[in-house]
Amino acid sequence: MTNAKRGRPVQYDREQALQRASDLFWSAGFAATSLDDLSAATQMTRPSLAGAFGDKEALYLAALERYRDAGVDALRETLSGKLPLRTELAEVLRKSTDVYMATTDAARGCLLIGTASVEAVHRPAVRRVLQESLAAFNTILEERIRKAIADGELGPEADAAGLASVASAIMHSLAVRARAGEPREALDKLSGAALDLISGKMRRERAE
Amino acid sequence: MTNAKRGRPVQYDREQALQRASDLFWSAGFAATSLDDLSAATQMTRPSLAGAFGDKEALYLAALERYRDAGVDALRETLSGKLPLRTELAEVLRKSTDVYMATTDAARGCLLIGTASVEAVHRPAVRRVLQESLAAFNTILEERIRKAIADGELGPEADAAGLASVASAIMHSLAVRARAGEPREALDKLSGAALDLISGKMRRERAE
DNA sequence: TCATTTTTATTCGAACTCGCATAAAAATAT
DNA sequence: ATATTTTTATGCGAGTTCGAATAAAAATGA
Repeated sequence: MTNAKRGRPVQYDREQALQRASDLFWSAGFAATSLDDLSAATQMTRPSLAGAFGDKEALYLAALERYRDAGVDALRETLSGKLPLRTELAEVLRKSTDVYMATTDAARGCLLIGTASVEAVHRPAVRRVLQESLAAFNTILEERIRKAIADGELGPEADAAGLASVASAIMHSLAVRARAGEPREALDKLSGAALDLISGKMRRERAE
Repeated sequence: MTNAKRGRPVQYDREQALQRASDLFWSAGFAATSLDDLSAATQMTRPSLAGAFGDKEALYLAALERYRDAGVDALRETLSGKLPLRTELAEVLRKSTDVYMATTDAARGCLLIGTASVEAVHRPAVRRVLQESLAAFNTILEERIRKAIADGELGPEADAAGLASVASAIMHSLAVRARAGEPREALDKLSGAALDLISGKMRRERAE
């Protein structure tokens, strides 16, 4: 048994191709992105794309999952628990907004919320990934809030699940508004108001 | 000068056609809805569609504006100011969720947030309608909250613009989550948590 | 060297999309 | 009645889209 693979070796970098495909999907959405567009951007021929990822929907799903995993990692890192809850939440919203408005031209918001939502109705696989992704983000927020309650940052009567769902909602709204073209100041204003509201529940914290 | 129009009279009902076109756009989105689909649903031939509405994007924009106008009317009516703020806000969220989950099969969420967001990046006209629509809803919420401050339902230090943007955010999130397939209970839980949070700012109200 | 395996390159074909052009239909004006 | 006007109906044609089929290229194994 030899270690080396038989046959012609692949010329593409799967991760890089996924990154470039994601960029196209992110700005134009699934339906408006053609396989020719994807082929050109990834510099892979269509048969290579099919061999590597399957059909267009499978490639899209792979892009969504990769994006979600990166987001989950980033969120976990920011909500490490080393800093006060309000500080860490403010950082989450700030970093999210940075991502949503990262492009020089029209802002793209969130890949999941901005492009998977449309497809979710008629594509159960997309709907599943979208729902699971929203749940994953929400769970991380909820765990952090639970820790804040345990640490006494929030009163024991605080509703961790409820607060987490509101915090998630702010992120969803940031994603939508960014894609709608709202200016950075408007998004920051929303973040600030939400933090004030949530930290109104907090004990004597003077953070941020 | 006679009153009657020359030529063959139109056989279609413009409003009804717009309603049916909206239904298609609402579930499949702009890009995945073909002119043939629209022609079949409206029972208008493609030349008639073009004559009545212009090209596909113009028809889509007309559908968006009609949807927005209906939403603005409904929101204004619910936020009439006759009932306590919390009660009226609860009604807004409940009615919105009803609309977002109205279908028997997969929920469609909000036509604007669920389908216009994707197109907004590459279609400035869609982006403009989306942004103006979000602003219109937000303004109505803000005016109602301002009235609550004037009435003493909220303290004079309350941030009307901030609270309105948070309330808007809840609606955005309801729209996204509905389309992601979340169950009604989850949406109601978010609404309840948001109302609790906002009404934490309220003076001695025991509404809803 | 030659066969085998796997990827890459090119091409095809069937279906669809959309705007436009042309013909038919239905009303009013003279 | 006949002409004029406007809408509706049908169909054409150029361009896309996407999957699959086939041929060429690049590696290993014998």
